[in-house]
Amino acid sequence: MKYKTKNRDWIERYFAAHADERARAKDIYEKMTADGLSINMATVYRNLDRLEEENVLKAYKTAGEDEKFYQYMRPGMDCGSHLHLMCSRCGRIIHMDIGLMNEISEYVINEYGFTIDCGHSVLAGLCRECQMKSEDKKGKMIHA
Amino acid sequence: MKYKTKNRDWIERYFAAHADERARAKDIYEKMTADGLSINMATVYRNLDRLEEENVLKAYKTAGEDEKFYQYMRPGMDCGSHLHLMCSRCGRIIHMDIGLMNEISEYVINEYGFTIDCGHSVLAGLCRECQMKSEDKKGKMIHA
DNA sequence: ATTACAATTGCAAATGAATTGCATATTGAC
DNA sequence: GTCAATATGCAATTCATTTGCAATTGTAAT
Repeated sequence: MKYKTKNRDWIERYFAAHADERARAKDIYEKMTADGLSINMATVYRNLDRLEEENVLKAYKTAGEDEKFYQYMRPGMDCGSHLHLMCSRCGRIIHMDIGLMNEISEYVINEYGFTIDCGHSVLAGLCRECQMKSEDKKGKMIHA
Repeated sequence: MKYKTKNRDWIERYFAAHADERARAKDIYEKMTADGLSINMATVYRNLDRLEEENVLKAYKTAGEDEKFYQYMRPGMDCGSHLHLMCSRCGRIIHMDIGLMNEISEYVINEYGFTIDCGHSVLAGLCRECQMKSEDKKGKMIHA
């Protein structure tokens, strides 16, 4: 049912080593090629799909961007019980353990009869690093 | 800079009249055609883009679905200060005024240095109606 | 209403991400 | 090694969306 291949292995190791970054099919293709591997886009797509099914990766799309993004899921990580922060600038996803989660869930159920599915819930915004970068820019602009 | 046209007018009125539903370009094309209007997909796309720019509509994409969805934004509605609930089944978006919002924002800033952008933040899950429907199904299955 | 020009539209062609069919190559169990 | 199952490359295809351009329509001034 499941062979171990050089390609899929490389891809999984790549994502594990860059656990807090996201990548597109194209990115993976380029990195593999740059790493001296010969691979085909179709294979990249097939392997990404596969790793997503196996819950090794998480995939998502956003309104502004045309391509699907993938990010590593730590083994055993339970995305069903915490919220996610996604940086609109760099795409990084932070898995947020939050004490408030129960309060939020209850509030939403009581007020709207809505049951939250944490695994697919994302709060968008700016991460610390990207925020600092944009503040740098502002600073420069003032002195320009 | 901005002419009023029958097409864009129809589209805006359609979304306003179905404020709690979402629709794709294809849906709009079909409804307009069914309504006796002759319109071209390119025009539908151009008008949807335009209405999105004007903040009449909000657009989004999700990982599982290939097409962009649009939903009406009530005029003057400030999506920058409340969270959004999106039903994974029917796509409906609920604008949720929540007292907890400040607490959540503060928590996330303090713990992660992350600044939430409410306008693009979506909690996924099941709305009351869709939940009842799936419970119906379960009931039927038990008695089947 | 006629003119004049900018904005809008239709049509067909182009783009670009993702998928698929099929022949060939690779994998792992024996 | 042999063999069946799985994975891959390649080329062709699909499908949503975009674009160039000529024709049409909307608006305001005459």
